Amino acid sequence: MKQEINKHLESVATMLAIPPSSIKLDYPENPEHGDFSSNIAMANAKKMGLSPKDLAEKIVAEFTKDMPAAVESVSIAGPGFINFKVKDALFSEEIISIVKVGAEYGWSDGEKGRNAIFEYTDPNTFKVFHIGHLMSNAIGESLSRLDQSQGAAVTRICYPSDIGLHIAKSIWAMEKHRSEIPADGVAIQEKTAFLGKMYVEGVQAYEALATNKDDIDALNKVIYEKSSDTVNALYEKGRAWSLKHFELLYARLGTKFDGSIFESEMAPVGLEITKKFLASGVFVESEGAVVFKGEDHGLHTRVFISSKGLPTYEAKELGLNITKFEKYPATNESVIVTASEQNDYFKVLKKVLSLIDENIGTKTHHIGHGMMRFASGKMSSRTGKVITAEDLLSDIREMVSEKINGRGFSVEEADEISDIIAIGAIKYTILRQAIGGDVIFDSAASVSFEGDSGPYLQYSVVRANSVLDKAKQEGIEAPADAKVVLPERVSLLEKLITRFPDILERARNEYTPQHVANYLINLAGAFNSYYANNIIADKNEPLAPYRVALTKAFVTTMTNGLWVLGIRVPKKM
RNA sequence: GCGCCCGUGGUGAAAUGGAUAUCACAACAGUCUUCGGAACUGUUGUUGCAGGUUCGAGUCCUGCCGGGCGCACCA
Repeated sequence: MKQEINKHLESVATMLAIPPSSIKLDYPENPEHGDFSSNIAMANAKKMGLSPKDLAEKIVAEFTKDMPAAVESVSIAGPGFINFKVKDALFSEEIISIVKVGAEYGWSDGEKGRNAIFEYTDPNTFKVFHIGHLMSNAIGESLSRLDQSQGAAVTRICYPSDIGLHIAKSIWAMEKHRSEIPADGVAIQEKTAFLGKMYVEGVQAYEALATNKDDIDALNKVIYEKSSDTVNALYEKGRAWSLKHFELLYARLGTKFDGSIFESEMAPVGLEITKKFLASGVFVESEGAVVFKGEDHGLHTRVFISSKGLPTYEAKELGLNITKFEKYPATNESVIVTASEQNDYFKVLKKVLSLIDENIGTKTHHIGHGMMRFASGKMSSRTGKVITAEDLLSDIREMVSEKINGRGFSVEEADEISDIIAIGAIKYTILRQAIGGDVIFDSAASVSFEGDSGPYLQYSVVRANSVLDKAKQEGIEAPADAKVVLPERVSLLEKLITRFPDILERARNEYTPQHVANYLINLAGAFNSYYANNIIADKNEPLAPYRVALTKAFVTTMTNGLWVLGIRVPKKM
């Protein structure tokens, strides 16, 4: 129906010599203003030497000469908005067709032919997987699913850090605490917690004493060169522990990476590329290091090869982002999700990529997300002042368990439900706001179960499904076509459901999952309100089949929307 | 010091340059003999300051005040 109005408005505009490109159909914030509105008159009035109202009147006069079938009325309001009211029957007919479309509803092939790589989460071996990684994961997963929902081919990759000074710091401390290294049989969480502790100790030692610093720097070189068997053994052990732990977390969070590229693999690659382009002048030598002179481009200067001859993070990332295009040649967009503290750094990287390969440079995009904060300040894995993903998950699971206690779930059921709800609550808290902003995590208690929350959304679906079960028992079926009793007036619920494809398209174009989150909250509210005012599964109600269809359409829309956010829906809760 | 980002009710957030700034939490007042109360309905209360651009500014521009992040061998 939107297209129908849009098309007609376009031909009207052409007739009045208004550029059709200036047409924009919006959903008015206040539903009383109508189903669609356009600011075309206000935007063009001045150019045409008319007042906005006069122009609006001309447009409306022309528009109503041959009124599209979908439109009930057109009116002018406020400073010159043109508001369109769509016939209610169109909404209810569309609801029935959505039920037929089923699980596909909202998906489109508008981005078919796009091949996008998403790199996100990027945890560090030998360090804890903290809530910052959770944040990157939630955002990257959601962005990739948005692309997928619009028909793009998506490749998800992870770039775990398994080489570098931070690892030398951990191993240095491990050597000091050999007797405390966890045995093979202990839980993986305990092993990685031990690594985290070693890292903190290594950091403190590195900063405390110059001799420690020298030792750790030397150890770093040993690790790069794999020149000591005892060091290699510790390295392999710790690396394996971390990676195993990551796999478990990804599975819980619902991320399936298509591949991992390791920092250690990229070290020689980055080194080689940097040297090659040192020769061609992209990089220069300075104080014994190889650097990129960012100042020449209004950016920071960054070191790519250290004066000790080791590739820095910069060189390794360079290798990574070139390797991505070698491994996946069809790629036309490569998205990297990291914390926004790296924004300036990624501007440098993008510049270097452009200088090396224009094509790769233009196709690579960095998205910086905000940070997880405490009231007390920034979280830091260097000082051990972190909330680990594991801690947060178990705290919230605990709260969920208490809530569902006594509802007759088996231990396994309760376990699964708690996990789905806990993860939904965390992901929603991250995705409901703009990606660039910080998320304040005062305590686990800040993850709410009510109102503007993931569990509220999940609950609305569970409840709707429960109603559908009852309808089934009563023998009420959703109609196969629109030849049933339809409501005279349609509610906000119908109108919101039909907007879903538009919402997804916009959220994908702008990479703004919060638009989906925001929409879903309104949608859930509309359903809960509908539910409170209408009995859906009532055999004696002539509208019952339609209401069942509406409930089904709601379940599909909400489930698909939650999928985009990476949030699962439990069967019961 | 330079650069980038951000200041929205008591709190946390939303708002492709559009209409009366939206939502949740908290507070207060209600609803339900109901298909799941993690619900629904209502009340109170908000764009840091000063200019400018625009038919129209939370949004764009300038200055100020306040905060965050980044600026050479960490990632």
